[in-house]
Amino acid sequence: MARTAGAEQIQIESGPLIRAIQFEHNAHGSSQWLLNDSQRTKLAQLATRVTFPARSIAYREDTPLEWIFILGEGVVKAFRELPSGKRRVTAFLFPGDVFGLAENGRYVNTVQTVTNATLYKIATEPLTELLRHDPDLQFQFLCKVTHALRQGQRHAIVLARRDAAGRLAMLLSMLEENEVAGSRTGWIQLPMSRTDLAEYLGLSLESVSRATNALTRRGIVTFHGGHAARVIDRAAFDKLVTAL
Amino acid sequence: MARTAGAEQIQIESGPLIRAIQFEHNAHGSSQWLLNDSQRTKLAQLATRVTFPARSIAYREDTPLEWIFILGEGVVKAFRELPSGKRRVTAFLFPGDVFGLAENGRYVNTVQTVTNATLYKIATEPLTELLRHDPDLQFQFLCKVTHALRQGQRHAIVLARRDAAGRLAMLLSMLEENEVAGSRTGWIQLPMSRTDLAEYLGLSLESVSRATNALTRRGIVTFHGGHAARVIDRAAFDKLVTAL
DNA sequence: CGTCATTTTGAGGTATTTCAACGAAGGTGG
DNA sequence: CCACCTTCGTTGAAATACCTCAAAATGACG
Repeated sequence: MARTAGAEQIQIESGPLIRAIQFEHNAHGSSQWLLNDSQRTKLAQLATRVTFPARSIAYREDTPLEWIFILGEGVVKAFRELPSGKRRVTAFLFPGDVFGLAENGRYVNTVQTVTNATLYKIATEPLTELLRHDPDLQFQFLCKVTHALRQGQRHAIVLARRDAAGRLAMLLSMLEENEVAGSRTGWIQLPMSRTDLAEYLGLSLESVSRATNALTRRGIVTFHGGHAARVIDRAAFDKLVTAL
Repeated sequence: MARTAGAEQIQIESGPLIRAIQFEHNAHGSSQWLLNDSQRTKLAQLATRVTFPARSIAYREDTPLEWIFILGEGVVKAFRELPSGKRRVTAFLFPGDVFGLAENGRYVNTVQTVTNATLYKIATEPLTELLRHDPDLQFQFLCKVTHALRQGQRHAIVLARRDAAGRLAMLLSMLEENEVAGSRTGWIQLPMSRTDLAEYLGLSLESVSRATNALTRRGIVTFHGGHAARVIDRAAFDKLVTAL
């Protein structure tokens, strides 16, 4: 993939953005995209913009902390390898998400791109240094991580459900919320594979298949090409999502 | 309960502490108790120390953000009320844990004390103000929330397990790690009720009962009085915990 | 157009849930 | 001090939903 001048021009962004929600109440709508120009510039100066093809590993769990990442474009997944060899996807990450915040100098999850992705990587040292000198910027990170914590809790609620169709519906609902930022096509993009879904939902691959089937059969959702879904019966969908 | 001078003297602490783990590698052992004296003092100046009897509600989900809390002593649980009326415990919180970080000005969980508890409450405004002026202190919060995020991910892994005994064993293992700070009695304290355990593990109350039974019958763990447990067969226990 | 990977479908096994009833524990009032 | 009541925890049996194993079908890609 040769990098053409034209391709560069398409790049409207001038640096990393972070997406989250503030602690305190913001005026209606409350732009969920954090970072002002100054902060973006400072981050951009530290960051290296890298592009990965789908299925690339950004880093592996238990390896030494090196970079902290901000996702620019594309979708990635964070997962853990279990002793049995099975995988548990702990989160799907979207543009504006931060990852690579390690613990005791080691990454906790493995992160792999789901689609082609561009991400900003920043060496740990300079970033923590910057955060210590720019409290407002750091506060954006604090909001971001807190938001990620909420997402994790929602994930836990999904996993505690007993019915596969309900779990899938909740995931679709969460993905749909992400969509809102973009064009309102009514379609929910599903860039990840069925296996990825299964590992996120804590189901077997077959159960995911049967769940999509059930949703289709009941006329609630349609799937197209395996990587897009659309809610047909909104009432039934919402009922299923909140039926827990 | 009259407050005697003697009782006050028992209070060794001079203010709130936070417990977490740093991003980067620390020298061995790395005291997981954050905050230096200066930071504690500043927090203490903003904080109000309050004591609650067991089963008190600190705040309810969806109510307006008011205080942010740091747990001093005791155990509390955070949970969400589901449409069906069921509850999902999202976390058990221990001394040094922070809670009340809301989203868009509203609390996300309900928090209720499990035991008698003393906690430090800090008005949101002054705290965020302090954080914006003390980046190092804020960094401790950032580490703390990140650590909470990891806990949440472990919780998700627990929930994705299929066997009740294994889930319970993982929870016991996590509680045991918390214990280490205190006296090495070999006992794992279980201040929460069976119902609390069930709501955390995503199991029915009956299944928790059967799971404790299974662990006892298999000679892996013994339970005493319902609020304490001890690992008898460490090898089998570890095997069960990591058998996923 | 053939090959490999992914997804779907089928049938039986297993673990948890649910419903119901019993037992234990703690607190209250007579 | 004891009876009563309410909450919590335990035990049993049937039903449900997912998992596993196996094989066919679909789709992607060179």
